[in-house]
Amino acid sequence: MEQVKRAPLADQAAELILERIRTGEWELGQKLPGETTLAPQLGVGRSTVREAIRQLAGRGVLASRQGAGVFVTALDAPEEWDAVLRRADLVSVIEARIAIEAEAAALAAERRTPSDLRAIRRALDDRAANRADVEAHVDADTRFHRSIVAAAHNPILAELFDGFTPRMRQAMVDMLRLRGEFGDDADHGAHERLAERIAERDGDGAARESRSHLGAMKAALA
Amino acid sequence: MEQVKRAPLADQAAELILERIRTGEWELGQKLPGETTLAPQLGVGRSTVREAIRQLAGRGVLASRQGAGVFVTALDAPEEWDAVLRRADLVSVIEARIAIEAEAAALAAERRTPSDLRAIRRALDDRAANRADVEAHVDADTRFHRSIVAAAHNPILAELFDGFTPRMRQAMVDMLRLRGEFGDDADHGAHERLAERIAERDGDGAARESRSHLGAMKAALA
DNA sequence: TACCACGACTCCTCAGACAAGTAGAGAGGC
DNA sequence: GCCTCTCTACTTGTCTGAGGAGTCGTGGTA
Repeated sequence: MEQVKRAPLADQAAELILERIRTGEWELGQKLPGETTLAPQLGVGRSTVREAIRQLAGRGVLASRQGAGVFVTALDAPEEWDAVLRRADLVSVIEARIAIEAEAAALAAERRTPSDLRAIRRALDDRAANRADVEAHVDADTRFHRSIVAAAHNPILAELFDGFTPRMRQAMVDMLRLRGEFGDDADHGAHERLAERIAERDGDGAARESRSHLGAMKAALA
Repeated sequence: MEQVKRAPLADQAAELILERIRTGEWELGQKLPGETTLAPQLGVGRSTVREAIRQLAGRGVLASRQGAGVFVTALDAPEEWDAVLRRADLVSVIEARIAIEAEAAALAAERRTPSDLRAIRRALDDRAANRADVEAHVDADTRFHRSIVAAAHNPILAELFDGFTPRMRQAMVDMLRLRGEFGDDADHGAHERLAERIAERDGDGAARESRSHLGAMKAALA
């Protein structure tokens, strides 16, 4: 699955600069070489270097002062969780989501309160009612899955799920638009069974349902 | 005395764009107008708009795809992940770790390379050799589990595991000091079995071993 | 010594041109 | 009718050249 390294030059340049900061070539507070000397060094144009610098400035690593130069303001921002998600390919994200959600389903089966169960069933009905519009359906689907994660009463799992949501949303919309087959009875049946297992307090069954449903999605998106 | 023009145009443009995102003019996942139409709107040149976009891209708010457009990827900086971890109670962290690690074990069984397997076995031996000192044992144990997650070849899962590590370490040290029973043969046998399942490419078995081992730890810590 | 004008250097901004990639419309084949 | 393929319009990516604006060290002057 050899991904071709098709990253914009500006991104590559930013990475190179960051690398040289990490190795200590330019220390904290120090001035970088001027754009006009840095550009040929990296083998790119001046504007490309500028965009790379802007990018790092947005992350708080660099700061530029007109007339003075560009300075290092931080050795490296702690790898932002958000950036990791964006860079990772979709399959990795789905695998992580499967891990989180299957565990959450099992915990939800143990811990769900009557109020949780009502919320899950309400979300399920809402999901069934939104079959027409693709985006509305994806959002309703997300709310259903979210209600299950919420029933697990584990803030870490909930936070992780919310972190995945934005990255997943667009991918799901694209996929459903492409296939045209969404909201069918088989799909909805799987969700009904998942809700059933949780209602029955069948943790293993809930995890199994969740895993198989998301596994199918992984296959469709890969 | 005029402290007005102090900020570069690109910074001002970035601020304006962020403003319009916050007000909901461009929703999450949506495409921004093209650079060529955005530039006159903001009253700046195209290069300046590009630098503003780069800046926001560095902060994770925007992402641009050549040929397609610029898209909103986040409404603003998300909540600090570390803070969530610190605030959450230990049981929640372990549950999340179980989710991550069981999935990683199953994937590792599928994807492990011979080199991965060597690393896992080396970590296992190292773990066996460090039974005397509590802290050394915990660290060696962590390295073993980390080698399995690495063999799953999923950057998201790896990043999550690393995120849990610091929070787990102290808790495990405390627990082992209290109980005094660590590094015994039964415990080590469980780890050997886990490595075996991965070597045999038995994904379900590996997930089961991982889950039961970590489940025991959860019971001990709770 | 204290002050200041100057110049070299730096980043900032713009404009134009072309390359590279994407996505949708439309033609063609089944 | 449906599928596929091609072609076109549009978008971002990159480079170059030009001039504007701010900073800082230097050297001359009082």
